Amino acid sequence: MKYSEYKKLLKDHTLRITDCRINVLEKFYNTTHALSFKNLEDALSDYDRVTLYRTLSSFIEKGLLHRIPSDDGYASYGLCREDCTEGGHHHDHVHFKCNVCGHIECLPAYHVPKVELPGYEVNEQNLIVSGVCKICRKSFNGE
Amino acid sequence: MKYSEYKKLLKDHTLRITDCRINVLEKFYNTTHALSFKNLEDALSDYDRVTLYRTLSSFIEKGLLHRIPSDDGYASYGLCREDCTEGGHHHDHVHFKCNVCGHIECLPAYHVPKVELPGYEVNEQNLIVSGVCKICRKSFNGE
DNA sequence: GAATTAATGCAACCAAATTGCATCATGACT
DNA sequence: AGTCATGATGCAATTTGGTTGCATTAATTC
Ligand SMILES: [Mn+2]
Ligand SMILES: [Mn+2]
Ligand SMILES: [Zn+2]
Ligand SMILES: [Zn+2]
Repeated sequence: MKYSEYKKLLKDHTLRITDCRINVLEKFYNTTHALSFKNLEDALSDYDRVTLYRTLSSFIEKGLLHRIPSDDGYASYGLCREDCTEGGHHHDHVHFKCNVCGHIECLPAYHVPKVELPGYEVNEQNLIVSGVCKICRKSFNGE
Repeated sequence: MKYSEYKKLLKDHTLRITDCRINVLEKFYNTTHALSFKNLEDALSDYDRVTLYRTLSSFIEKGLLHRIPSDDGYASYGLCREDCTEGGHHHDHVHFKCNVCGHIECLPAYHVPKVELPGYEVNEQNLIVSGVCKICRKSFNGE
């Protein structure tokens, strides 16, 4: 993806164009899995931790990223490829956590099946599946 | 539930019978929803934070409680009513988080639907549904 | 009841995340 | 381009949630 495209992406989400934000965006677009804060910090160590935290917050607020909670307490962040805006996020895809490589993936092709809970009002559903991812499985079997 | 029953419960899970543990158990059995650490700390302020943390850990390890991750990063803890032991937990029920009262409930009557992910090896599934719980809905409509 | 072993409380510690504030950069408007 | 208002950044300080070490106390076993 080209620099100007990242710029447009930021502009479209009413975010000022800065070095840090471009780099964070780039990192997300060049990674197939979701990123934890630690991942980001390691990859972009020339920016202050605080700045990275604030970048994540603003991206989430503006609908560029979504937070993916994990059972171990450490959240990851994934790109919103859907129509998320400042108004709110609209995700219903499955998240997968690999117990081998530790990566968390968004699976936009798989939607969370709607459960009916009589008496309750259901607003959102969040499904995290864990196991072994495609890549780790391959390197385990065939090599 | 009677004191002697809590004692038996602890004994059956190879845990020493102590004041703190009885009180924690009692608290869980007298609450319909899951409890966060904060909840516990507030309810049982005469015990040290460290002791409460360790009580939770040992209860989880011995299959008395299970940890329920939440999207906000703060876990809750729910009673294991199933056959969980030191060997491991076996849960496949849905968890519900009410956005009004903030409570998290275990819904043992509702099982997490199995999703098929070709190429992946699925070990565990974790579904958190959020919305408005039965109680909050009632007090909103009827009241 | 004495010995053994585990649980508790307190203080110290630690990592993750947040806040305040001065400085610097961006974008809007001449 | 130059000015200005506003937002972003970096650093230090602080807060928060949780853990560790260790001496004391309590529960089990015999
Ligand atoms: Mn996702
Ligand atoms: Mn549960
Ligand atoms: Zn993997
Ligand atoms: Zn409620």
